[in-house]
Amino acid sequence: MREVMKKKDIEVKFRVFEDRCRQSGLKVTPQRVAVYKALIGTDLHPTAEEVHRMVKQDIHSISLDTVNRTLLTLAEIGAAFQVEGTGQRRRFDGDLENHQHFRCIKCGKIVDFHHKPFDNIDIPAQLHGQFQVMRKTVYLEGLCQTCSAVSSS
Amino acid sequence: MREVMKKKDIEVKFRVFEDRCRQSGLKVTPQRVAVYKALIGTDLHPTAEEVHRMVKQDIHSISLDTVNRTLLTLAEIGAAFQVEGTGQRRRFDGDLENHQHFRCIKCGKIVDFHHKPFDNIDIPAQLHGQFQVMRKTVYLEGLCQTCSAVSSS
DNA sequence: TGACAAATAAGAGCTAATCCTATTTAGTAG
DNA sequence: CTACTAAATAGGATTAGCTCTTATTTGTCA
Repeated sequence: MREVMKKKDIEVKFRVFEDRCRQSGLKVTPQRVAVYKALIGTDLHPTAEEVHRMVKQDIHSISLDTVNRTLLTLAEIGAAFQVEGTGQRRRFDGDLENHQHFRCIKCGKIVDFHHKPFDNIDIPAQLHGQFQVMRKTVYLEGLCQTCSAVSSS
Repeated sequence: MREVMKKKDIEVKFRVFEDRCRQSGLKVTPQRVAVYKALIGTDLHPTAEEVHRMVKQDIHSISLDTVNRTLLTLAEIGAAFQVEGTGQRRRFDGDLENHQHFRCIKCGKIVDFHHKPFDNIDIPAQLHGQFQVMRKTVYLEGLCQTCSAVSSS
């Protein structure tokens, strides 16, 4: 559904990002910018290693540790999200728009899906005092078509 | 809301579990049973290591690997769930009843909450062919009270 | 009761993530 | 433009959670 972002859009988002960094007292380093741009330029829920591979094309010397640290930082300032799921390997998502996830409990695959009614669910009033909610996701688990076929045979 | 399960309830669930194992062609070993009972007897989303510690009281020689393997198996046959979340450490949940999770993006804490309307959300029709949905969770991310206070100071 | 596939224990091995430290750099004030 | 300082980075070492391997044990079913 969502197309991979165009260069121009990335530039626009970048200014917002830059502001957000300075507000949080974070330096706008080339590494940080490169990681951010790489992340919002894909919709594949990349791992740190995958982002590292992408970013290396621009900044040859960037370390995996920096990418990891930066991705966590982005998640902390709300410029990206960790994808909820499996637990083996951390995956990130630069798409801040509403979308939902399905995860297969057998093969671990995570699939995006969109469903308008889910975009507008209301946070229960009881939570208002307790939490500052920045993201709502409907998370479904079960068997994908492939695994479903295998396990019933 | 949910009280930790009483011994009698655990015994009832255990019979269901036993059947489910045999149906899946799995042996009902003491280790498997102990892990299962430990998991449904708590609501703390334990890690494999935590379950291991609990189970060791009954079966002194049980290995961490067995606990890990068993927990994954339980999740595979639908007798338990992996808690969606963080990505560092795998956590499990033996509570198959409807409940939702909030996760703090700063400290990683996962908190259960209950909200009736979320228990009855409908799976979008578009997914019916693609996935066999076994669990629906509304997953909220943001800042908990503690972290919210710290970051605004 | 015997046979066999499945499960287990124990430890080795693997891999993602984190830590450590010397060096570099963005932001800022002069 | 220059100098300063705290923050960020590179690179390698370390850690920790999880998985694999192998020999042994144990449910299950005939």
